[in-house]
Amino acid sequence: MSIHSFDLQNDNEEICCDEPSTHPEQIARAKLDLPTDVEVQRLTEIFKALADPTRLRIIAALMHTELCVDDLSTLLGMSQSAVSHQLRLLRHLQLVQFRKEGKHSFYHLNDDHVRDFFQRSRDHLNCPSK
Amino acid sequence: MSIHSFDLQNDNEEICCDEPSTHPEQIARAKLDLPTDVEVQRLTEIFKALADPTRLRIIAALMHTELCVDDLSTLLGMSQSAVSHQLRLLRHLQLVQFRKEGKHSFYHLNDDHVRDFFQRSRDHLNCPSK
DNA sequence: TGAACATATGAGCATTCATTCATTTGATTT
DNA sequence: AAATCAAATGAATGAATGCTCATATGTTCA
Repeated sequence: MSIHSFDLQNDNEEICCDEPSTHPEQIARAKLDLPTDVEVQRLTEIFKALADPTRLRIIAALMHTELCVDDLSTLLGMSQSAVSHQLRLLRHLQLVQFRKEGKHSFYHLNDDHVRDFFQRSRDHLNCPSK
Repeated sequence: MSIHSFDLQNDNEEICCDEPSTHPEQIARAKLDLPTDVEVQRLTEIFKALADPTRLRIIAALMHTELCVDDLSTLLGMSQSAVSHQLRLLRHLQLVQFRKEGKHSFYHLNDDHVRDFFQRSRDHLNCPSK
């Protein structure tokens, strides 16, 4: 938790003499940019949301249009209940919103950040050199 | 599964007459850009890898330096076994690699794609307007 | 008001998953 | 060879999770 020396001169993986069972310089280097607990929680929360096929496909489906629950249910071939449960989760994470119109709830992405983030991720993982 | 008309003229959310219980035009629009099953699997696989705090922190720790298992264990305050199990998972997903040097296994990120993807994600979720 | 429809939600269940514990493997050192 | 150290791994366990089923809520329409 507390700070060690910022001695980073030993830049390569070579060990000079007898290491004390770990590698403090490298640990110190790694520690410099470690995300805080809060950041870790936010990141994993978002990644967790996209780590499930149903939720990921919901986000993907909402990229270019809004859809009601039944539309999503039809499109994804999942039960209304399953979709609704996942939508609630995405709502609470503020990844989607909805507006009511009569009997229908029309869901759409929360904002362009969500859209951008998903599109970037998709592009990145689809890029040919990977 | 088969194709409906690509009639996208009705661009807003307004409904013209009697909808047949769902909204086929919007479903058709959404369907155009839906990821394939293979893509869904690849995406969720990667997101799942980053959806766990331990694994996410491992990736973060390896952003700027390589580390051995014991270093990671110390740095993250997790048992050697827990870290080792997660490293195996990350290895199989080709997010990290390792080289042996004596008794130590030094782990590092698999390639710059991993580094870039994580950095971008982190930047995006940290951007002030979000 | 009553029926049908769209959605939301609680409980239950089966599966997945992250950790621990015990043990094994492999390398170095004496 | 024996002891020690670093890492890997299998089994077990408890927690989290995603779905189904049944039901509730709320809206429209006859």
